[in-house]
Amino acid sequence: MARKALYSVEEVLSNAIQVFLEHGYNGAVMDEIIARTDFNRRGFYMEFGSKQAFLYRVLEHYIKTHLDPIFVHLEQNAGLPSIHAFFKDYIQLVKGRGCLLVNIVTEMGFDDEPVRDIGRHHLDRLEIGFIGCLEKGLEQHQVKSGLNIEATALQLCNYVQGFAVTAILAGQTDELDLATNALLEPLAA
Amino acid sequence: MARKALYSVEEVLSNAIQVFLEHGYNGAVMDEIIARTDFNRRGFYMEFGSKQAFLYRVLEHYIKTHLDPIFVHLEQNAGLPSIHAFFKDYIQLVKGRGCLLVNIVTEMGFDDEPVRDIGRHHLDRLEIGFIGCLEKGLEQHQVKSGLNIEATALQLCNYVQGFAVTAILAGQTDELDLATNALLEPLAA
DNA sequence: AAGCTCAAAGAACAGCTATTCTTTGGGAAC
DNA sequence: GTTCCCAAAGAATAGCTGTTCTTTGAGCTT
Repeated sequence: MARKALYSVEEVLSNAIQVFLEHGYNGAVMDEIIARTDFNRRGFYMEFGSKQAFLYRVLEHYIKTHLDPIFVHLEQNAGLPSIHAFFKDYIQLVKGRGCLLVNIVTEMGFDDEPVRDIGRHHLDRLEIGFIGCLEKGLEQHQVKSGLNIEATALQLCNYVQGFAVTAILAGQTDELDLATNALLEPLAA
Repeated sequence: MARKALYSVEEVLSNAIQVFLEHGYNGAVMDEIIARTDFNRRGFYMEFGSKQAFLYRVLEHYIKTHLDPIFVHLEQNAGLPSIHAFFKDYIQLVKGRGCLLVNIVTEMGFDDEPVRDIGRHHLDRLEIGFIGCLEKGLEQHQVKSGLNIEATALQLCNYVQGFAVTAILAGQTDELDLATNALLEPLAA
């Protein structure tokens, strides 16, 4: 039999995240993608078919490996501490880099419906997660009583998108960490 | 003497905004830019020099014609109503389209220092504007007394960036208008 | 009206980019 | 050890993209 493939799809996708983060979709050229993913052209097109199909796979992988583990905080629903933990990890993720999903949505969302759908789904999930945590926080008297949960969840969703943009501008400063504290403190009971 | 140029630089820049909003910088091709700006190639390169130099001009024009008139609300500093007016106009601007400045920052910010500088400047201006309005609002008892001004301004800045992203996903719905009300209401006295 | 200058239109070009094809050689199976 | 299959590497290709060049003719000046 023939030799086995040496590359790991997982690893290729992980390496590609960084390239798309740096240059966006249209700015990332195949030569760099091939080089930095430690892949080879033939294998690339056999595995993924096209640059665009590849992007969708990278996005899916980014969500699974980078965003999902952060969402877990919200989904395990421990009230306000979950929200704090979520933001702490999210900021760590986007600091000096931005968020791949947000970057791709702003670059291609107008033209690309699948990308818009993924973005919307992510936003819905975020909102639901926050609502759950705020309800729990209210139950357990962690958050100010009388808090408008729907409006607050919306507010937190906006912080997330806003951080994704600010993270690119703020570089490696801890501007965002300070902001989180300032933003979440008013919620506490 | 020779005939005079027929095109108006102002108009070319205005038309280009739409093209960059739809496809981003790298996704916008010269053929479409030339066609939709009602310009001609030779004139284009005489006037602007290159696609990249053109982008900076378009960005500058976008800020002057689209963002500045909205910032005026904050700078005339009439307290809370100024903030409301700001968001009303901003949402009108970005609805279904997004914000060119935010889109360009997320697409090219990592690679392009001038773009990052413009983005940072815009963010600073926004924060200063909000702080001014909140101070005035506090003076005039329009906003809740004891409000943490710095933190609230930060919060409002995040709403702005967040809206720019959400606007692409929300399309033409009035989701954002409803969100504004929910977000600003808690500030009122 | 005639001549001249430069804007408009778009053809041409050079370099780049996504994709495909060719060659090479590593290693599994016997 | 030999054979053979397929992965790796990268050369080749076709089409696209930013930029420049050529041609044409509109309108200002006299």
